[in-house]
Amino acid sequence: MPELPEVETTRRGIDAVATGHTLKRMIVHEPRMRWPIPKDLPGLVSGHVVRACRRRGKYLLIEFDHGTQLIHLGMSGSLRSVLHGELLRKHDHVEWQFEHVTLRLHDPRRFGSVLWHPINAGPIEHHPLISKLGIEPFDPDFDAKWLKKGFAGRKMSIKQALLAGDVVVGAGNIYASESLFRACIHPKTQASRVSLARCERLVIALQSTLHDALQSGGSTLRDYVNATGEAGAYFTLHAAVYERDGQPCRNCATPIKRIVQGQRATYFCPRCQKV
DNA sequence: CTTTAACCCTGGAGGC
DNA sequence: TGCCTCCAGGGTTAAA
Repeated sequence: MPELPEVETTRRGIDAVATGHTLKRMIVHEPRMRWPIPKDLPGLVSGHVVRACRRRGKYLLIEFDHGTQLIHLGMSGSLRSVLHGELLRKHDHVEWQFEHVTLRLHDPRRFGSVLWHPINAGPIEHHPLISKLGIEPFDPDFDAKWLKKGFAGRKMSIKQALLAGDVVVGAGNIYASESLFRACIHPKTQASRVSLARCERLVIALQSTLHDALQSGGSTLRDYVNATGEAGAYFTLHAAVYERDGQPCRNCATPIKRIVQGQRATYFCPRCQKV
């Protein structure tokens, strides 16, 4: 599942090959994604120069002079660059052909999306899918006070609040569990009851978890492939708790527990992590 | 306002 | 070997 490190790794990959280059042709093989890919999108962007490849949360933002393409990888999506003429694989739904290289969006589950936001519709920050996103975890303004304020009045668990992404983005299901373990916070703790000191620990934990994942190539998913087409080194994050239920905690040897919160699996150490 | 559950989809795993 | 069922998950949306 592409989380922030995977998306950032992808962004760097496509930035290197696309920015400053003319998109010769965009081809949609399968428009049925999370939302239908607009029929007129290929005609709108083909022949235009890519000005920048940015990221906001898990959204990739491909900027042109006349608008921005929003790409989300969902949970099974990947973007890779291929040489011209390489056979189309099953689930290769969209391709962007540049002069020397082609980018292909591969997404078996089709939870991903490709959308268009014209420049005359206002700044991309106002797009309904972007405007409600929380702060970037590496934004200088992101600190314990920000978390405390964001979690105020929230009766849901800290795990679910973290996952919601409207306070801070970047923690998907894997890194939410991992970050809470690093911060020694029990996932069931009510969000509003997390103290400032523990928020401070969580800030550090989240940043270090994401940083470590990014360093290892942003690879947490079995079939994750980065934007240059190299297979990522799988599970290099060396998960402390994720999918380790029943196995000994790396810190205290207590068996890791698996619970379900909001229909999602959560993993934690019942001894190291306190409410 | 906050919170919860359903939904989109396919591949993989396990049962028989 | 094959068929069936169940499950995973990001994130939006409708409903409570």
